[in-house]
Amino acid sequence: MRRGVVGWLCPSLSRFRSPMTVRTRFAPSPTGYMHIGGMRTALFNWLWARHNNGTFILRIDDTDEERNMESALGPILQAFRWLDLTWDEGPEIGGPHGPYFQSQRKPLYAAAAERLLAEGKAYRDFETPEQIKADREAADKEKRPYINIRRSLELSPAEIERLVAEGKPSVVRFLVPRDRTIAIDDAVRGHVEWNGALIPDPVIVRTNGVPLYNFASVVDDVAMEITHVIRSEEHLTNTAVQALIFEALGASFPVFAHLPYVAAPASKEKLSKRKLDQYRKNPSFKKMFDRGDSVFPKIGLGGQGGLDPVMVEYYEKIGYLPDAIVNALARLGWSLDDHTEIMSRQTIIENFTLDRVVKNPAGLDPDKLFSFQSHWMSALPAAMKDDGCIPYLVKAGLIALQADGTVAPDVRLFVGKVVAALGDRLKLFSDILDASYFFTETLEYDEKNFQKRVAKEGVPALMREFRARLAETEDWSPTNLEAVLNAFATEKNEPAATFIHALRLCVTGQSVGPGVYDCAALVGKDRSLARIDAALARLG
RNA sequence: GGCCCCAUCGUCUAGUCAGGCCUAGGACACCGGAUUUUCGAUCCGAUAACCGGGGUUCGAAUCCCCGUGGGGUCACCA
Repeated sequence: MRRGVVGWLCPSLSRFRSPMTVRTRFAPSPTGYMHIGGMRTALFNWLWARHNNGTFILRIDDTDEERNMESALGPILQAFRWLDLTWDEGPEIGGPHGPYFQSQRKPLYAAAAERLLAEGKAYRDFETPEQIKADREAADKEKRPYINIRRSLELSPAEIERLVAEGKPSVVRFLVPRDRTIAIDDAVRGHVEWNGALIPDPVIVRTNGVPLYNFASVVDDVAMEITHVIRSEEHLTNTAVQALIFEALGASFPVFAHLPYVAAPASKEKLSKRKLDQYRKNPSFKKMFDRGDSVFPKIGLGGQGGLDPVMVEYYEKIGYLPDAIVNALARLGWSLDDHTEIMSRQTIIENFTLDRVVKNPAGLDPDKLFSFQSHWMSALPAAMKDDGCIPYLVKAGLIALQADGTVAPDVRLFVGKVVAALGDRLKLFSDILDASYFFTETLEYDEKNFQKRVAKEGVPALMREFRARLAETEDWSPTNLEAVLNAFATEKNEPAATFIHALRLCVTGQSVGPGVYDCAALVGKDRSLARIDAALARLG
């Protein structure tokens, strides 16, 4: 079934296949955040649609509760916008198969349920929850698989009518054929089949008239002419029932493709928001949490800002690049070949096929994600780096916007110089905050290294002299500063490193960063001298 | 527990369908070295895997069977 073997073994088949365009969908429920694993599933749907010049649909699964949609759906749509995964039909833009909110499609589900009822493919079940529970327990006790006893099936039409008239609560159940097997040919898992005799009759419409996911989803997939149902593996078991519903509705199957779920780093367990506390202890995940702890408070998001690495929003807020996330997500459970890792969006679209989806779960690897980020950041044009960093500096109060909300040209120019000096050291946009010393006189000193490099025997005296030499220096360019420092070191018969390290600590407060001459040049002569004074003053 | 899925370096994976080109390739991480005023970047190098057992075959990571392990799912959630 893999590699589209069927297609070329039976070329005649393709003549009967309508030239229907590929239509995929992602159907999130409005939970208030976008799960990174869900995003991977959405991405694969999007990729498959784009690869085939097809249509990608966003459909909102809000059958369950109609809470404040605005705040619950907003972050999800934002995640799609941020990653630039455009949808062709769905919220905000509509489309020919709308509405795209399940809460607005209730008449469609009701009609479909009525039809199944009328055709005897579903039945009204008056069984009480207590009775069902008792049946289940009895089955458990006898160690036999539970399936519905279907007492309500004995009822005559007249009795059913009476019970409904009396207002007796009931649900609609799909009547699972127990005399056959159900089989699908999954695009990633191959042939999978189930024994109908083992499947309980699923509720398709609740007592309150609201349809259930399994049912609504199929009704919508049929109505929206979905050709490929690409979703996470945890739905594989559901597929038996859904396939049956497709049949009952007189529709042909879409192609099913069950992706392995995204697992927690270095594990085979599904990545879950409920296990966040556990993840904090995970060494590779810990780095991400730590980064959030350090960055979010600085940009006005208290603590973790309600964000964590399970959410797509976390990566946006901490300054990842959409291309890096897309690249990393695409490589999670899919590969192009035996060596290609770095892929542009276009490359991925061109090469993405379902038959190269891996079958076993893939653990999210924060290290690898970060390495993709490093690559894409280094490939980003300078002006775009500046654009990405500026919001962080603004939010952290390190630069101010003008009254019209724009950045003053000289500020922008300076930011550009800092970003250039940082070079490859800037991996995330938020990394600009590690270079706050270019923007404020309130330095944070790395005490340990300050003691080691500045407060060391003999160094303060040398630095006082060096400070005087610097004060006489007119040409404050990095090259000249280097020449001055080297000459002075030779004069004093000291290694240049003594002055290099001490100067860095004095001017930036830190022991790491861009070249020390670049730092001094960026800080400027007056401020550099003042900082040396301040540092020496700290020695008391 | 029933049903279903899965199983290659620490991690992501190539190779499995069409058995030999695999003394198993790549990437990330880790470790070592070079370079560098720091960090980073870069370059070089090293360590590291076919879950186990039976078959089939001249030959098995690849096919078959049986185990084992991991995971998913068993709602009037999605």
